[in-house]
Amino acid sequence: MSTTTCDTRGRLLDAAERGIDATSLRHITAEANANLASVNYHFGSKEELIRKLFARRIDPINRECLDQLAACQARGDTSLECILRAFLGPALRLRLDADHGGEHFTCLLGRLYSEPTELRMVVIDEFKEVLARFNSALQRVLPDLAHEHLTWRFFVTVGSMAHLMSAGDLLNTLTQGRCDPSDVEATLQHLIDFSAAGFRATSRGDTP
Amino acid sequence: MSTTTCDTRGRLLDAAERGIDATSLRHITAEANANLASVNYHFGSKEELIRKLFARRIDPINRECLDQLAACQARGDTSLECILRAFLGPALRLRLDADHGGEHFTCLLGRLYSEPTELRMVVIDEFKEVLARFNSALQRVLPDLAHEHLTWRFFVTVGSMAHLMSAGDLLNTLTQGRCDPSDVEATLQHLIDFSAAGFRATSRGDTP
DNA sequence: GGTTGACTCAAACATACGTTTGAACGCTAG
DNA sequence: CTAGCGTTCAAACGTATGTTTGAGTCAACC
Repeated sequence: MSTTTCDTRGRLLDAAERGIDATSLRHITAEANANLASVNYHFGSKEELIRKLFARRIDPINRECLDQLAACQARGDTSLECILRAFLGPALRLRLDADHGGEHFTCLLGRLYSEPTELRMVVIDEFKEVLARFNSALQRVLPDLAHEHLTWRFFVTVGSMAHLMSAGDLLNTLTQGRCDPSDVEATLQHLIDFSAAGFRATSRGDTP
Repeated sequence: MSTTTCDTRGRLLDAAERGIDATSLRHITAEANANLASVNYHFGSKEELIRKLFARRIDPINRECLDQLAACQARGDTSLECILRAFLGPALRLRLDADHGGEHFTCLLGRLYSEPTELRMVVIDEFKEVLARFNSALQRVLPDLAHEHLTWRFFVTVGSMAHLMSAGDLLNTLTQGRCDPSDVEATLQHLIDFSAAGFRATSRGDTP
């Protein structure tokens, strides 16, 4: 491991993130103006490069989510909407972080998430704790909702968010621009409205 | 194109569908007890094999969706729930078609859906018409909901369904078995409850 | 019986991939 | 000056991929 700063390292991370369909080291290094061997020199392997990539991106998001959740509770706002905003907001904003290729990153995230590689579990593990925290926060706000039902609904909410993050561009093309997910606040509001109502629904399914 | 029947062709399709992480022709042909060259002989290319694979699976699903929608309208049931069931049911059942490796197929579907290959658009095109039909059916049932809002909410619903199809196993592992998506009817009811409430939500966002 | 056509097969082809190697560079400290 | 260290580089290695080739098999048909 190097203790000195090295901008090649950063360029590699940036290029890897931008790697839309080009996850190959040869494409990444070409775009980063770096040598093919530099990835293995700086990261040890391609997989470790991607791990570092995710840590760099997801850790701040997770922190932001938890901070916003704590802020809700600190200011005494225990509404469902506040929790949902804390959960959905940071991730959705990530997608719109165009300066840093946020859209490409969320696509990459979606790809790894649905690919049956070992990296899939890395992605999931990164989110696990946040999911658990929000699950109990939601439980506190919706004490009358059966535990099982709440988990189901949370999973559905995660799904719609994941879909929006990894395939949000589709919404734009399919609706010929009528619906534009690049307006984060509007998108967020749509998601919150929908999910909040979903969480509050009286379940017609099995009554535990 | 061959006019004679050939069971190798079918075996290849079956094996390709089961191909969890093994989408390579060598793995597929090995599992199908077929020769490596047989894919190119019967399908022309690997991509065409996958196209055929999807047609075989998705066409019946689409038909089933549209049939159920027509059945709703025929029997005069114009409830939101009926439409949602028609839309979500067939796809969810597909995942549970364990005899034919449904789960593997939905995983494959999710992978291609989030991968930036040409095949992605093939998958989407397969669904396009169904999406449009259900969009207008929903519009008819929810005449007071602004067009844009409806499209947003439909997209969110599609997202939660896609997530459940391609990553439903996660729900099982993350909840240590408390939530089991292999019970199609219960899953369907959860999704319908949630989405129906979401569609009926009074939007706090921009009022057009 | 010989020919045609659908089908199978082993082998090779051309790329692409992640990784490793060993020599070179540039700098700073002794 | 030189020795060491972090870094870059071109080249190769081994393996995997999709595709093509050409010989081979078998049954049906004239």
